Order: sequence, then structure tokens, then C-alpha cells
Amino acid sequence: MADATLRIDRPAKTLRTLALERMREAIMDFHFQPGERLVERPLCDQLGVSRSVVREVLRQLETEGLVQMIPGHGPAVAKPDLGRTDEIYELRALLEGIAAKACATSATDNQIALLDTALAKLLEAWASGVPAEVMRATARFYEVLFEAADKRIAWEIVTGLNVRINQLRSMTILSLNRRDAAIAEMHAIMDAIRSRKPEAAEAAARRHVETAWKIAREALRLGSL
Amino acid sequence: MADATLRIDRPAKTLRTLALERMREAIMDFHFQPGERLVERPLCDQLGVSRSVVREVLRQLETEGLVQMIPGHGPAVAKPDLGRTDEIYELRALLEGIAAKACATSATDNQIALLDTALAKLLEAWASGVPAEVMRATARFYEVLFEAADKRIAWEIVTGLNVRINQLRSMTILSLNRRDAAIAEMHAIMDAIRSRKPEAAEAAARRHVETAWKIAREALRLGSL
DNA sequence: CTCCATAGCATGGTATACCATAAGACGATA
DNA sequence: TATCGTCTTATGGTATACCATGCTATGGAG
Repeated sequence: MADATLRIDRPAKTLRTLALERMREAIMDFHFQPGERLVERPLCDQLGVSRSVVREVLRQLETEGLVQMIPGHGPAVAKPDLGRTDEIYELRALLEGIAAKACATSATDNQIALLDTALAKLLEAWASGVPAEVMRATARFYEVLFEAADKRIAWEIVTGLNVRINQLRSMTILSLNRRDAAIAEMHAIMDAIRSRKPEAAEAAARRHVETAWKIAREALRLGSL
Repeated sequence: MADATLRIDRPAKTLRTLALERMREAIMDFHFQPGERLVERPLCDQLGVSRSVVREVLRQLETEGLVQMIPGHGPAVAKPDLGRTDEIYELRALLEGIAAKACATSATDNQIALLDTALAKLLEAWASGVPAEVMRATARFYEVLFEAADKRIAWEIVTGLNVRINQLRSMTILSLNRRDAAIAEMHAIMDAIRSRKPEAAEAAARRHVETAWKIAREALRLGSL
């Protein structure tokens, strides 16, 4: 009988896919500044592909919220909508909360082990102090968390939210005074999940987002953006 | 000084925009069946535009979740992910809940009046019994609700979620045994908002989603999908 | 010196041509 | 008759050519 593990997933080899990933990374890593124009033809040269490809990628990034079309001019790297950061953090608190709760309720021991691994990697990244590493490890941890919570859609949403506050996050995610507190908060989440305390896990997850939110607000207030 | 009302928003006249709206509507209104292939060249003929336009539109619809690419074959109308309906309704309950709560807390009287109007229109639509009308009026009511709650992003998310369960909603939204209960539930939401009771408003909104959820589950169980 | 007009060009919008590939049909052979 | 191989073609992927428009720079006139 057909074994699912036999299925080979064809490598996503189209130029479009590659270009999309490349551009997404480039924007998230600030190789383009927020607000910077993304003129199509120069992009073609840089990426080494045709305008068809570039335009399709641009459309996709646009609906993802990474790029915005400026009427009259063309596409540009989206600028974070500072007026909506409160809402975004509120939603993150909500979503990460229910994920942690569900995790505490129904994660398998195996999944909890995966979470431990992800957390360990995150600590390493924090120790290394490389921002990009920390971002990646954080994302990975939450990905595992949402996976274990069986909240795939919520994860997609959170990813989309994080895109919009990428700039803020990059500033706050490893602000030094945040690091120790953040580590403690993460451990609190894990402890609650491990001991199967849904309410505690939810509270801990929310608390973590809320402190991040506070730091972000501070950063905004200082006008460093 | 510049009056905002003077601003003319240039008609979004590009073919792409038009085609996008057209296709979105067509899919949402089931002029294409879920799962139906969307072959590019025939689509060009039907829409009267070139493949460039069609492909860009397809990309956009793909990231919106209305279209999915089937490897080996091409694009097709997305089929609702039945395994994730529980999560979707859970998220809707959460989001519509906080919107109702925020509304009860901080909506202006003017906004509440708008809500009343929207609700009246919704009742009319229900009376008319035209499914498309009911969907539109429902969407409108919630749009006003989220606007009054100043939760624009949450609204975008809810819209995205609804896309994924469009089929289910169209089956359940005016199921006759739901109508009276639904009307009562909506009034409960409005009453709580009017009397400025955030917790009650949140609970009422959640309850409304939860009954819809129950009906959807029933519909699924009967295998009518 | 300033302001306006015109022309050129930068840039996005649209159409089309060509290519690669995978799916499906058809036939040959056992 | 069934299975396998090959061939055709349907279809998506990519590149490019052309067009329309709006911005900008430059020069002339007041």
C-alpha cells in the first residue's frame, strides 16, 4: 500500500519562487530600507530575471504587506504602520496566548521535547548576540509552539503581523535590558506547558508579548524611528 | 488649508485591479466551483486581458488564499480546508469578541448609530432571503463594528478567515433555523454595546460565532459538503 | 530672476512570443 | 487484453517588446 513517506516533494524550483524568497529575506533583513522605491527594471538586473517574474513577486509581496504600491509612483518597501502597533501587539498577545494554552493542553511529549530544543537554540542565539540569529531562532520557537498547538492558521496570522512590525522587533528583540527578562519569560511559558497548566501558559505567553510591547512603545516614544 | 474631501482618489483603473475584483467576486459567488481549475489562457479570453494580467491577479488571489497552485497542474479555486474550520471559528470568536468589547468601550455615539443602520440593513437582507445580500450585509455590519472598535488589522484578518470558509458560511448563514436565533444574538451584541458593557458585548459576539460554528459543524457532519 | 511651457525620459501597464515539461492519449507488443 | 513506451499537446514559466503617462529638466519669455 502507498506509504506517504514515499512521496517526493518536488523542489520549488521556479525562478519566481526563488526570487520571492530572496526579496522577502532582503526586505526583512533591511537590505532595502523601509520606504525605498523598488523600481522594476533595476530589480530585474539585480535578481537576474525578467520583469514578468519581478512583477509577480512584487504582487505577492504586496498582498503579504511587505511592499506597498505608491499611486503614481510604483512599488516601495512598506513602511511600518506606527498607528497600528498597539493593535498588532494586542493581537499577538491574544494569539500566542491561545497557542500556549492549547500546547499545554494537548502537546505530545515529543513536541515538548522539540520545544525544548528550539528554546535551547534560542538561548544560544541570544548568547551570540547576532540579531538575525535571534530573530530566526525566535520565529522557529514559535513555529514549533503553534505547530504543537495545532494552530496553523494562527501561526500564519502571527507571521503576517510580525512582518508589519519587523522594524520595531529588530530594535527591541535583543535590547540588552530585555534579554534576561525575556529568557525568564520564555522559561515560564515552557514550565507551564511542561506541567500542563493551560491558564498559566496562556498568561505567561501574553506577559511575554506585553513586555515586548512595552519596550517597543518606549522605543517609539524615544522617537528613534 | 487642504480639505481632505477635496482629495480625488484616482479611480483604480488598471486592468489588473478590475480583473482582480472581478475574479474575487466570481470565486466568492461560486461562479467557479471550489477545486475547479483556472487555466490561464481561457481565463484571458473570458476576462479579455492578457496573460500578464491574469497571472498577476492569480498570484494575488493565491496569497489571499482564494486560489491554490496544484503542483504539476496549475492554479485552481481553493478548496476549504475542512481540517481547519474549528481553528478558524475559534479565531473568529476571539477577534470578533475583542472588537465588540472595544466597541462597547470606546465607540462614539455616531458610530453606534452607524452600527444600528447596518444592523437594520442586515435584518432587511435576512427578510429578503437572498443569500448574497445577507452575506454582504453581514460583512458590512462587522466592518462597521471593527471600524468603530478601531481594529482595522483584526478586520483584515477576519476577512481573510472568512474567505477560507466562504463555502460553509454560504450554507449556514441563512439556514432557516438559524435566522431567529441569529437575529437575537445580533441584538444582544448591539444592546451590550449601546449600554457600554464591554464584557457582555464580548461574550455576545463570541456566542454568535459559536452558534454559527455549531451549525457549520452540523452541516459538515451531515456530509453535505 | 522667476515662472511657465515643452520635450524627453523614466517607469509602470499590457500584450505577446517562445520555451520546457508533464499529463494524457494512442499504439505496439507480449 | 493489459502494460509499457512514445508522441502529442495542453499549459505554465520566462523573456521581451511596445505603449501610455507622469515627472523632470532645460530653455525661453516676461
